[in-house]
Amino acid sequence: MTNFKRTLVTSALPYANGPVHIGHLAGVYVPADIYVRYLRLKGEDVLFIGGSDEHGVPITLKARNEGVTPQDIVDKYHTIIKKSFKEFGISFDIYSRTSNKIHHETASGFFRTLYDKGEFIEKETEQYYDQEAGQFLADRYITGTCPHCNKDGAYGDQCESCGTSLNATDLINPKSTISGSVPTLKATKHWYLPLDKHEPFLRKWILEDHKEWKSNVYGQCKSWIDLGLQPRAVSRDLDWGVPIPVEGAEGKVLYVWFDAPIGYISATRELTPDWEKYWKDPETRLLHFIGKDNIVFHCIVFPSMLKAEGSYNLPDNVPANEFLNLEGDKISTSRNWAVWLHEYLQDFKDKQDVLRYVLTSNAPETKDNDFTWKDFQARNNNELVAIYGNFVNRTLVLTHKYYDGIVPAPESFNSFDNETLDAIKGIVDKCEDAIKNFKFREAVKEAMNLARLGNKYLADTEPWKLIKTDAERVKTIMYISLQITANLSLLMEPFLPFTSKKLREMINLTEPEWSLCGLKEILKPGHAINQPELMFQKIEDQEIEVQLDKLLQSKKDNEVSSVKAATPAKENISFEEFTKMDIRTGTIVEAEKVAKTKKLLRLKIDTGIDQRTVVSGIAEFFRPEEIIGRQVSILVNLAPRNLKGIESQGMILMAEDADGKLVFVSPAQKIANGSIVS
RNA sequence: GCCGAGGUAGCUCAGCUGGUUAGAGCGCAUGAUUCAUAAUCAUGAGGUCGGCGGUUCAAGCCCGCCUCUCGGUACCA
Repeated sequence: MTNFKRTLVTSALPYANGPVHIGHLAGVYVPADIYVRYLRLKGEDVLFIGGSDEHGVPITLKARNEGVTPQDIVDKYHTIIKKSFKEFGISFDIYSRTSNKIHHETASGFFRTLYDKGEFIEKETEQYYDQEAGQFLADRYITGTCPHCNKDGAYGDQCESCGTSLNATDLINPKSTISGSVPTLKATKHWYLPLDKHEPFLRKWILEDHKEWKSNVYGQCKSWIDLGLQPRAVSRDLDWGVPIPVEGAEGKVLYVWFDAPIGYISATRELTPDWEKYWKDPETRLLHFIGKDNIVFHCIVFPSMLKAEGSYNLPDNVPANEFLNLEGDKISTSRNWAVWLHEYLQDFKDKQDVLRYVLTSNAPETKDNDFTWKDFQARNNNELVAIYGNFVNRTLVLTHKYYDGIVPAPESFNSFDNETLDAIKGIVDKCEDAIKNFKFREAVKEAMNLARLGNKYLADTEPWKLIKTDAERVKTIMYISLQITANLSLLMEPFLPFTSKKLREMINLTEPEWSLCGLKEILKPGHAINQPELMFQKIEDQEIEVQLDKLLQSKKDNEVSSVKAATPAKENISFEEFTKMDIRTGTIVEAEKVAKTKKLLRLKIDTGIDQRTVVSGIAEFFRPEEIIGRQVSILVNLAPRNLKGIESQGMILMAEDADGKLVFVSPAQKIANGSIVS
């Protein structure tokens, strides 16, 4: 590995359409912060970059829904996010935002450089255009009837009721949500980044030169590369974002995935005139801390952009974490299933380190993990309070009791003393090693072992007994306990910065100096310490109940809203229109899974008229053998369609609830096949 | 279906290029102890290492098949 002189750490830019929750923290910000704090303690040259990602369609939609401007939305959430990060102790050197002028300049310039170098390809496509509003419509701004499930209110990119992804041009009766008018197709030009062109490079750079990357990261990159990379549009028709700096590109902005990572660069420029040293000097190590949803962008797309530009460093590592679940369910912003940082900070005043500790010791480093409040409570009470807090407290209390808060001079060390003192350095080394390898869970556990060492030392030497019989010996014991305490204040600093600060004040140390960490003497004999106070408080059941109730309420709210979410009735149709549909009763006589699909069953239906084949997307809900013999309703005069090489002649009628669960619409009693449903 | 990641003690996880009785923390049980926020310390119980088969003197680790979870991708009339 290259010997780097400095490090640039970026953390994924949170999307400014909502606050930050524990999933973000555990996956990205806490590990990044630990790493950065560690490097700073070592006196290394490091920058820690963060900021809000403020462009993109979801923000414009949210603004529209709330009747405010996109800028209002991002201002609101940027403020909340920035404040909560600061209060939580995520030690960014800068927390910027992509709606800044400097970012627009940077992103725009970056595009222009690639454009001038001929790194893009241009394509003209037909897209929906709203004549009244005079603008092209993003997929999300078009609604219409879903061509799959025939429900109204499907969006141009996805039908919410059947979950299918769509092309806007597939919608039946498309309608602009901006003006309500019927959009027309119009040619529009866009630029694409030809990822396929960079494939040979990526293959070598990742698959051969970066085998040390985490297995989840490496594996996913390989998967993408092997699937074949496609050119990706870098521009889109929208008025919220960074305008494309090319003539004839009015009304077009950079696609948000293109401008967001450039936000790291913009923020660095904003921070220091020396920014190029951090981005372009090969002796700088670039690290991206992200969640697994971002692997492709940071390992494939952004490096391709940087490579195409030519003068930038590529990331040396991308330590991506998996996801954190909450009480067994996926965290979801829309379902309000989350622990929001700004709410945590209110509910648990001055308990930043507790959450930092829990999220670190239970971080989803190798697979998705679960956060539970019960575990949160247990880790606080049984580990922070009982092991760490308790050791420090008993040491300091005894020191005051026996020596009025003055560090005693040791007499002579016996072999157990020496063993204990030697063990400190061993623990520190292990902890450092784990941090360097992004194994923060292991690192914090190692740090706790130092407190365990202290507790054991006290239990084995029993100074409270010896003070009556061998007072001289107690000096040595307390001296050693105090050195362990001082070491803890340093070793814990990257993980529990607030607590370390508190502890340093108690033992009267000023700034943390990592060079002291692991030493056998940090506090000199004669050094005066201050009055101790408790570093951690127990968390009672009641506080946990409050949080669980909060989540329970979210669940209830969701149930209510999903009942409300019944799709409104469609427009009236005439009886004649209805009678065009020929719906019959029929019986399933054969059923089998269509090979190589997840959802499809090939059914043979006795319709009374004939026996025909129907392909139906119900395999996730029904096993073939359990539906044979079942009576169903079937639309028999639907135009046949070829699915996976099988001609499907008709459609089985199913009822579908808000969660996507399917149920047969069958006659209530057995009736002859071919009976007309009307 | 295909690709990727994972399935190891009640819970959360370690286990290097295969090598003696599979480890840690928390929880649990018992004992010791009282300086300390009934905290601590010691000891112990608890595992057919997802399942089946194979390679090997030897497999949690290698190979094949199967199964479950998560993510990506194809598919849903």
